[in-house]
Amino acid sequence: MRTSDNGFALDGKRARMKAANRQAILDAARLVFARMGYNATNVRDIIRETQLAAGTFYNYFKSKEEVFEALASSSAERFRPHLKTVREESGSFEDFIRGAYRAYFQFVKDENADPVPTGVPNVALFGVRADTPEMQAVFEEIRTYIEAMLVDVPALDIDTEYLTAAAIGIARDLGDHMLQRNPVDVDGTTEFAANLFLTGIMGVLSQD
Amino acid sequence: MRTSDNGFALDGKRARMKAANRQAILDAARLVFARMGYNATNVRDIIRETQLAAGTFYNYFKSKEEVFEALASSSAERFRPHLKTVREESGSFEDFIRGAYRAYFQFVKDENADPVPTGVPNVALFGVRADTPEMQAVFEEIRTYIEAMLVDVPALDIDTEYLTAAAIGIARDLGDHMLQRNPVDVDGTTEFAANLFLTGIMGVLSQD
DNA sequence: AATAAAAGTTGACGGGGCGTCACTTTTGAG
DNA sequence: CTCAAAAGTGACGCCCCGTCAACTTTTATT
Repeated sequence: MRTSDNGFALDGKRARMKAANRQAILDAARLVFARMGYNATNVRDIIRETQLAAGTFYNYFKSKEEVFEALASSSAERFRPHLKTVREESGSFEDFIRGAYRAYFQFVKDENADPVPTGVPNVALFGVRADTPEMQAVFEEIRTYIEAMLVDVPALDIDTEYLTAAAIGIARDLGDHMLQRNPVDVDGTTEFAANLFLTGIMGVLSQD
Repeated sequence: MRTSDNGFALDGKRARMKAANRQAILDAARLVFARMGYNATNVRDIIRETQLAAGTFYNYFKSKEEVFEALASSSAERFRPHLKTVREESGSFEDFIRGAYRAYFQFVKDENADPVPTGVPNVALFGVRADTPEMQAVFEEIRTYIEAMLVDVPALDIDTEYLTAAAIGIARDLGDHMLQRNPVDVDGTTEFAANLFLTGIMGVLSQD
């Protein structure tokens, strides 16, 4: 039997079923959350959407909250590569900010477009905001990128935590409002956010 | 017995007790939400903190969600007068934005400083964001103020919904981060937010 | 002051979701 | 083929929910 370095099975039927069951629960949760709202959903509603028994749910997650966090973390994890690409392909700070906003708004649009199409979990906003370690990691990553790119600028003591928080605050609320419109305009929203932030940054750079 | 024009008692013991009980439940909820977190709290936890019986809770609220919304609405309602004052005392658009941010950050600081001191309910952030009609009213009010103040500016077709959303997004996330710091710096956060937004607005004014 | 209607409070109760666990089934190593 | 370990199952006991019939307090009337 093939095993990894630390001895765990990688490809037995056991392992395949485990992954499939976990994914089935995540898909079911995403569907049911979308259908009846996060608060109204209970664990039985989720498991009923799968072929599994009630008890089996607890072999994979402790509660519906933990499923939600898994979905949120998954969202964050899937967003990070986009952010990385943007950074690598950015020739300037302006490029980076514009690209990051575009990536975010496009991501939000994609995640909210479909009712479970690909088996890929989604989260964004059912009115609930998660604050998982993965989410914090995204925050720190953006902050690090911003700090690295501002090395060139002779900004004495710019508050990069606040700057990152503001960038994300703009993204969050504009993202919410973007989704309320028809059609959903990723380009327009990106331009708005990037112009506001990039111009605005001049105002905080010149602070004593 | 003294009655109002439409015949309802205004000052009997009945009416006084009703108001007091409602307030007792709100205070208890605020305390318990703060102590054990919104999600972990249940209706019995709240009512146990008062002198009332379980059934009485339901004479006042349908659920803990409704109590939370009442707290959130109350927050929004108590914030509006501050906003109104800021507007009336503002000589310019810049004054208004700066004043509004200061009012908001001061409000957030005050609301989060104390564990139920004055009997005045509080909400802000237990990680949960409410979106009540009162919250939307605040959004619309800010948008109206911004529109009114931008009449002077020859801005062709500025998107005031997005502009308001961005202003609020900045306030929300900076407010969260402000509270994490010690000491909580209302002035510094106000300067940061106002400078960012007021400078940034130039960037979106010049859009085609 | 007596009385009755109205308003409000109470806690016990039925219903249902929660998480567990003893039992069964499936898997895979020898 | 044999057997131990892993995973699945669903019935069970527990706790929370929202209701309601009985009870207490307030108010209005005479």
